[in-house]
Amino acid sequence: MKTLKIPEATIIRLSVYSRYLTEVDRKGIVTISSGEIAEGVGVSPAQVRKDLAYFGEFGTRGVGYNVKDLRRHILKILGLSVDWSVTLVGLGNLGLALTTYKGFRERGFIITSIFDTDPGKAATKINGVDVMPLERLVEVVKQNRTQIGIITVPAAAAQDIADMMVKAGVQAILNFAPVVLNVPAEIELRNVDLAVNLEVLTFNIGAQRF
Amino acid sequence: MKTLKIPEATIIRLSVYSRYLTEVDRKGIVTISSGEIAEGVGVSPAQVRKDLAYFGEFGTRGVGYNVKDLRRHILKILGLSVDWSVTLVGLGNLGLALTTYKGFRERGFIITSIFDTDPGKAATKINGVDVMPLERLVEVVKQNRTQIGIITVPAAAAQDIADMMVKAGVQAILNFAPVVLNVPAEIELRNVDLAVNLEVLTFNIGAQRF
DNA sequence: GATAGATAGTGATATAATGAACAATAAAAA
DNA sequence: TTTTTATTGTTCATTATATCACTATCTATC
Repeated sequence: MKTLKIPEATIIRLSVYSRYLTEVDRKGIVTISSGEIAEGVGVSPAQVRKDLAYFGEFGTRGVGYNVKDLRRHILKILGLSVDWSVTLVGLGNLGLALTTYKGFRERGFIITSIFDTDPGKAATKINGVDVMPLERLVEVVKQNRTQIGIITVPAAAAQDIADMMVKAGVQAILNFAPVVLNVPAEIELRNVDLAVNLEVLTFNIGAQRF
Repeated sequence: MKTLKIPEATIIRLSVYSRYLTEVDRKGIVTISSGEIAEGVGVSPAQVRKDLAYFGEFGTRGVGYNVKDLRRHILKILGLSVDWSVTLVGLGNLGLALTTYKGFRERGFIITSIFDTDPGKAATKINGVDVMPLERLVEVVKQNRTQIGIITVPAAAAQDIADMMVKAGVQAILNFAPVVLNVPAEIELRNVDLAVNLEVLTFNIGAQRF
């Protein structure tokens, strides 16, 4: 049981590798080299091997990696060999987009409950999942043993929702509200700020100024 | 004209600082220290000063930073002192969510054209912007001198759209399709993979295994 | 069975990012 | 006017990450 620190960049790349391997596997290719993976996803071959080396030896020297095996190993590493129960709060346009996003279910993320303050919305059903009022969040999420929460409410409401999710026992939160949330250290928190992504682009476009 | 390399992490933090400063400014606070900013956004004070130091001296020793001034400086650095013309391709749920996302317009990102293959969609109007068929993409984007493209089409179609955007002269692409795109080196490309974000969380939840 | 060619795994090295410490300096107090 | 206090800007040390170059070893061929 090594307690080696794994860079987050490595995790992100593993996720990309697995996606690429799914594609390669679909084409019926059986074996692949680190160089070919590197080519396919835009990194160096050494990087691919280093990333995998954190977790074991998955290849055969002189030959390469078995596509199906490597894919399965990476999915296991990422925790995707089992399904995850996800709750989503905030059924605006973004929330609606995420509840119907096929990429989540494909990777084993099942949205098991949806919450919104709007009583009109809280009567509807999305993909067979009832939309419920916020008051029921803690109860339902606890009951379902939901591990992951997605926040797609306005910035001003996000901290309250995060608090409820923590109270309900989620282990991780994916936050789309453009605000810094405070959660206990044992809760995994990730922020996706859509505007920030555009701002990195505009900075880079104008970066010759510096 | 320094040609100093700026870490991308710095740019992302600057974006967060500016958001936080907007909030602080709204409360009428005039002066702020690096420590207070650090507290507000969850980084170290030294990190805040380091990030700013790449671009100049914006504070006063013994005093701190003027909130309005610093905010304006950062927005300038990020290229947000002017508006940007953005085109969005792929009016699914995610595309629809992004076209109506208020956070973009607030920061000066104006969606000036929308494209979709579906002839039904290509007759509608979102936020006063006509939805047009793909055939018109190159022409319209050129005409508008649109600098940024957002891709929200399925993975299989994404490369074609990217090619069209490049042909039409965009300088940067924000790609939401879960696929690695090939674009010329001079085009700024950023990928937002929603599933990857959840996968980093599930890895971290289960990370005690390593 | 020996040899050549290919490719994984890995230790050493280089680069980048972060953190800690401190000198410089402005404002407030004495 | 001098001293004290606060806080920036910057240097130096540390840590983290990526790259390079080498070794080990597998398969196929002679």
